[in-house]
Parts: sequence; C-alpha cells; structure tokens
Amino acid sequence: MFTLLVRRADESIDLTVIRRGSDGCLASAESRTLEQDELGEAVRQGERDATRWVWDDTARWYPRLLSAGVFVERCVDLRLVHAILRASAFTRGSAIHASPRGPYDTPQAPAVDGSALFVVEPESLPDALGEFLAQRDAIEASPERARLELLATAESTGALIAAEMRHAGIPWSASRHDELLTAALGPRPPAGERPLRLLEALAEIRAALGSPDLNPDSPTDLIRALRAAGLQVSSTRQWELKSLEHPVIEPLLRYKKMQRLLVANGWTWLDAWVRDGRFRPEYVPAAAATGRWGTSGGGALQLPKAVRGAVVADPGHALVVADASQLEPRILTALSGDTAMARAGSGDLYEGIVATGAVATRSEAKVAMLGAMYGATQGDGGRLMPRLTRAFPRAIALVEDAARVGEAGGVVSTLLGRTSPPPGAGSEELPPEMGRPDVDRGMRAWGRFTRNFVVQGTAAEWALCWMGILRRSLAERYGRGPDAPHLVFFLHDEVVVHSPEAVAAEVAGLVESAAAEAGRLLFGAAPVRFPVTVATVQAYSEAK
DNA sequence: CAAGAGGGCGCG
DNA sequence: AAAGCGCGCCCTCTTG
Repeated sequence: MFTLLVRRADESIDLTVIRRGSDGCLASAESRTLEQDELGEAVRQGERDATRWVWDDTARWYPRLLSAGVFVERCVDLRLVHAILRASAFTRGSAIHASPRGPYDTPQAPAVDGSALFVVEPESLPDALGEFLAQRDAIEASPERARLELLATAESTGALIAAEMRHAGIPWSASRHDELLTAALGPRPPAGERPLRLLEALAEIRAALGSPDLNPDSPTDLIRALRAAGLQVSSTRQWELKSLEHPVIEPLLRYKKMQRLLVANGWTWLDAWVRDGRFRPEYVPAAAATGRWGTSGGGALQLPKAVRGAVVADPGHALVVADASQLEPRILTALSGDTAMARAGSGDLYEGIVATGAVATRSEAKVAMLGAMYGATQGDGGRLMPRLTRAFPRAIALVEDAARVGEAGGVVSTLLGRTSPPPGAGSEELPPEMGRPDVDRGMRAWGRFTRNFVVQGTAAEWALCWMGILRRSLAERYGRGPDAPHLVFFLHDEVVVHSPEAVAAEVAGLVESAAAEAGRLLFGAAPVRFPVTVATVQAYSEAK
C-alpha cells in the first residue's frame, strides 16, 4: 500500500514497504537499500503495483524522476500533510496536533532543475517513518477521518501536479512576446536604455510639470512635483491620478502602464524565464494559509493579460483554457446549504441574485457578494450587505460566524479540515490590552481574514480535487506519453491543458466533467452546480 | 553592500 | 471606481 523513500547522507536510498499488520496497525514490512541510479527503475516497478509513495518533500524527489521519464500516480507529501494535521481542528488529541515546530515545518525545498548534472540531493528530513505513522494515527483517530484523508490525498496529488506542470512548462512564443512588446513600447532598446515610447512619455511628463530631471519611478519625487504643479494628491496611485484634470495625467498614466509592462514582463523577463519555448515557474502548494498555491520566479501568479498572447500552443496542438465560474460564491452556497442561493446559481449566479429582487443590477450583485466574502464595511459593498442578508440568511450567517470567531481570537476550518492559524502565530504578537483602537482594528482585520478563509480555503480544496480528477482522467484516456494532453498552468480557479488538436474537444469535456465530479466529491448531492467556462484556443489571450 | 519597509500594481 | 480577502515582484529609500 505505502512505500517510504528516504535519502541518506551518502545519497543511497532506503525503500521501505509499509503494511497493515494483524493488529490493524501500520508497520514496516520489508526494506532495502538502493543506489541513486536504481531509483527510477524501482519506482517504475512500484507504479505497476499501484504504490503510494511516501516522501518528505515532493519537490525534492519528483523533478529528477520526471526528467528520467518516470511518472508517479500517487504519493504522500509528508511536509505538506504535516502542516495540515498540525494545525487542523480535526486532529485535536493527536500527537501531531499543535506539536512544537520541527523539521517538517520548513518551507518547500527549492526545486532543482531535474536535468542538471551533479546535483547532490540533501538527506531526507529525519525520522520519516515515525512522522508518517504519526500522521496516519492523527488521521485515523479523527472524527473527520474521511475529510482529512481526502485533503491529504488532494494536497499530495497537487504537489505531483505542481512538479509535472513545471516539467512540462507553459508553451511560450518568444517571438510573439517580442512583437507584443515592440507594439506597446517600441523596438527593444540597447541594454540600459529606455524604449522609445517610454522616452516619449517621460519627456511629456517632465515638460508638463516643468521638471526636466524628474524620475517618475520615485513616488516621493513624483508627489512633490505634482504638488508643485498645484495638484493636491496624497499618493501616486492610478485611481487617484485618474480623477485629476492636468496635462501631465495622460502621459503619466501611459508611462506607468508601459513601465510596469517593461519591468515585470519585458525583454529581461523573457530572457530570464523562457527557454526552448517554455516558461517554467515553480509552483508552491499551500503557499497561502488558505491552501492556495503560490509561485516562485517569473511572477506566474500575475501574468498580465497584455502578454497572454505569447502563450501559444505548439503546431498541431491547442490550449484548452477553463475557469470555474463564480467559484467562491458557489462554494459559499454549498458550504452553507443556502437553498435560495443555490436556486439563484442555476445559471449566472449574479443574474440569479438580481432575479430574487435583492439588488437591482448584476454589478451590484457582484459587489455585494464580494463584500460579503471579504467583509466590506464601507462603500457599495458595505451598503448592499443588509439586502443580501435578507435574501440569503444562511450563506451570510456562515461568513458572519467565521468573522466573529476570528475577532474573538478563535480558529476556523475549511470543509476538509484545513484550519486557520491562531492570531499572532505568524509574525508579531498582538498587543496585550483589549479595547485599544489599534487592537480592535487588528482583531476586526483578523475577522475579515477568518471570514474569507473558510470560503477561499474550501475553494482551494475544490480546485485541488478538480485538478486531481482531471489529471487522472487524462492519464486514463491518453496515457502519459510526450504527446498526450497534459496540464500546463493553474491559477486558483483556472486550468490550461496543452492538447493535440484532434482530441482537444474531448479534453474540454473531461475538464467539465471533472469539475462536476469535484463538486460531488466535496458536497455530495447538494444542489450546487460548478459550471466551467471552457475555450479551445491557439493563444491564451483568445480565452475569455 | 544587503536586507527590509513601503508604495505600487499585476493576477485570482 | 475602491472597498473588503489572498498572493509575487518591481522600484525607491532607509537602516544596519
């Protein structure tokens, strides 16, 4: 059932098969030692027996296996599961619950380039067998065992997917990217110089402000120059500048937009991050406390719409781009069992809310829903909340309860048992005396965090299940070959599959049915739909 | 010279 | 339009 892999200091590998004994407890059944170059074949062999591999950190093991052409179907990522179980309200009473920080409470190992020669893999984290058995104890003794099992599996499968997506890479056309940049900024300038369009905007800004040496990248200098020109600004943010009437505003906003594109996703970015037609960001599962993933390198979480035209399928291939429509409100609907909101979500959720008469327009419905999930207190979001509460009392009560728990210093949990950190666990201690305005403000902010945690965190669980199911159905139907359709990008509620054109339509269907199956897996027969918008395109920019 | 804070902005 | 959540990464400016 489980096979533990442990790397020793001399780079040899202990492989330990773990079985359930006659007493029902798990224990190591047999053990052998491998040399580094025997690992691939051993894993290949184990895959034929549906092994679930247990290792300390997927990022330390899987990239090199992938480079050797070895796929892994199932694993347990001890580090990721440890973090869940240690914090989870569902494991109270277990040895792991609230245990002191230890070696498994470390960040994911930085991903090594699997193809690199002479990589010395570090020794595994200590006592992996003991850690694994403690995790099994915590899960099996939990009153919410089924949910924790699902979460642990989904989280570990996510780690496999993260490594596989980095291995595959996002198909990226450097020439198309260069064309986009040239159209927006002017031709690529020599190193250290600004592109033409940026120089033009800069000259206009300096002329309009009568400040020939101004550096608009310095907020301090810019704000001083704007004030000298008679503009009463408190910041240099776009939204504040937009409301002003002055000749400098148009070129300044134009400059800011171009400068952002240049420094964040310009030619330097292209040189640094795109190799052989692929962009390979490092994905970091559970980088956020809510379980959402982060990325490291290249800003893959923030790929601007402006460069998505450079994400182009290989010849004979297509990109199947899918995003879950209105995911977080639908998650809230299912979590709370709010039947009125479920009815409103039979089609477009926001239109459905308008149809109940709670608000007048679709955009009001959207602002009100976001306000409810984020804890808006002012503006349109805050103003519309009471109407939403009247129309959907159960859904709103769920987030209000989560907020009150957070404000009182408590913890909240997602559907599957990921639990919020206690306040102050991260960086600074909260000041001791209650009643101080800054303390109250801090606790209200923490309440907004826990309010959002249950929704965002459960949505992240749904997304993990969606991807895991999709990965399995793709592998079952098309195998793992180099030309089989495969995931290349994931962004909270959106996936991209790179697929041969001939099967792209079929892949789109699998993406949709995986979403429906994820909904059933988490919420059973609850009458909540999880529709996805799927587009089969040549370039990412053509979707949506 | 490096690290960190703060402003700003891209994404969901 | 921000506001109210979650990120990563750029720039400038201050501090050690």
